[in-house]
Amino acid sequence: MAEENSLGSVDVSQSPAERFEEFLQSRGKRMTQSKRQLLDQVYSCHVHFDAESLIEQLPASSEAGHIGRATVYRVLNEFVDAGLLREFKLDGRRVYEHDYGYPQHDHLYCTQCQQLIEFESDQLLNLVNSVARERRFRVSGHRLIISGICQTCRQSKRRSRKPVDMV
Amino acid sequence: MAEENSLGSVDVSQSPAERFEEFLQSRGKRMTQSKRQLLDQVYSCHVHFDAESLIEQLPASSEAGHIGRATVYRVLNEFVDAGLLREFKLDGRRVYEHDYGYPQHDHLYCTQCQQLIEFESDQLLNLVNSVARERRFRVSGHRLIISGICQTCRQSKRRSRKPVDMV
DNA sequence: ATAGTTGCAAAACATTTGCAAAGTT
DNA sequence: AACTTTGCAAATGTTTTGCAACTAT
Repeated sequence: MAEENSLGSVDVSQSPAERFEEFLQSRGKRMTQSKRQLLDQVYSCHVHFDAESLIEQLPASSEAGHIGRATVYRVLNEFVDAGLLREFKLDGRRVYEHDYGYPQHDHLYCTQCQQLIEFESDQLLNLVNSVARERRFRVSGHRLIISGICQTCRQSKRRSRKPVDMV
Repeated sequence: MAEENSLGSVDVSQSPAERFEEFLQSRGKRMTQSKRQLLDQVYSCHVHFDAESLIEQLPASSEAGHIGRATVYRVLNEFVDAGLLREFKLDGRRVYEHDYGYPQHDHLYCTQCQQLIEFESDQLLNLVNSVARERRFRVSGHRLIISGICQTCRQSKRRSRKPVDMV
């Protein structure tokens, strides 16, 4: 659950890196090589990922400038706090996706190929707000995951064809 | 994710215990003291709970007929397979609720008092189906959690009054 | 210099598993 | 008797933490 972040005016023209710098400054935290490298990696492509897959993508542990597992977890949390990433649980682990600059959306989850498919629905937002209003509940966020089998997997029924990996 | 269970005709007039017996038989599994005891405990009251809180409610480990932690986990999975309980993740752990005989519903989750508030919405079901239809996705289930602050917590703002426990 | 940051290994959690003993049918 | 179930302890997988060394400001 992303916590509220009060960085003052929300300048949508900022790049994720700029926004992150601003976040760090506002908290007296520091920009480092590790954070820069992880930021690049994370923004290199718009996909869902977990800590482990991010670690795999990094230069091998033997190389110079190696980033430790704990650091990856620590920095990911920082990204979430900064509003750069959105995090949610899927099966056992935490999955991350771009938040900053991306429209709020929900997911279809294929239980066969583990793929997450995004969708946006204003109707859902209205529904969430109206349910909350009825209960006098102050909404900070919501998460809808529709699980089932995606079109690709349905078509390739028992042809054991393995669809695109979630990464 | 509850798996499909093919017990043939769904006789809604069965009690959870009867349904469970039928499930066990259909799978060549056995009814035992532990399972009976856990079934009673679980149906003693309609609340959300996790494995740990269920374990706490059981007779102390020193007493006779003590049920081990592993057994609780094993039997809870069996209840889910039998369609008695529905399971979902919340924060770090698995939370269970009655499924059999209870209408499908979703939740509001108060991040302050950890309370789960149930709500039903046909509109949501329609939305889920229509999104899935568009993507040619076969839905097996969905999970919507709206998080925020419940009415009680909002009212008792900083009076540090601790609302009802989730147990 | 003064904090925040890092990697490592160990700890913390929630859940599962191997196994021999005990219970059910 | 045949096979499932149990409790225990150990293993698992993911994420966190303690700490001394390191680094950005």
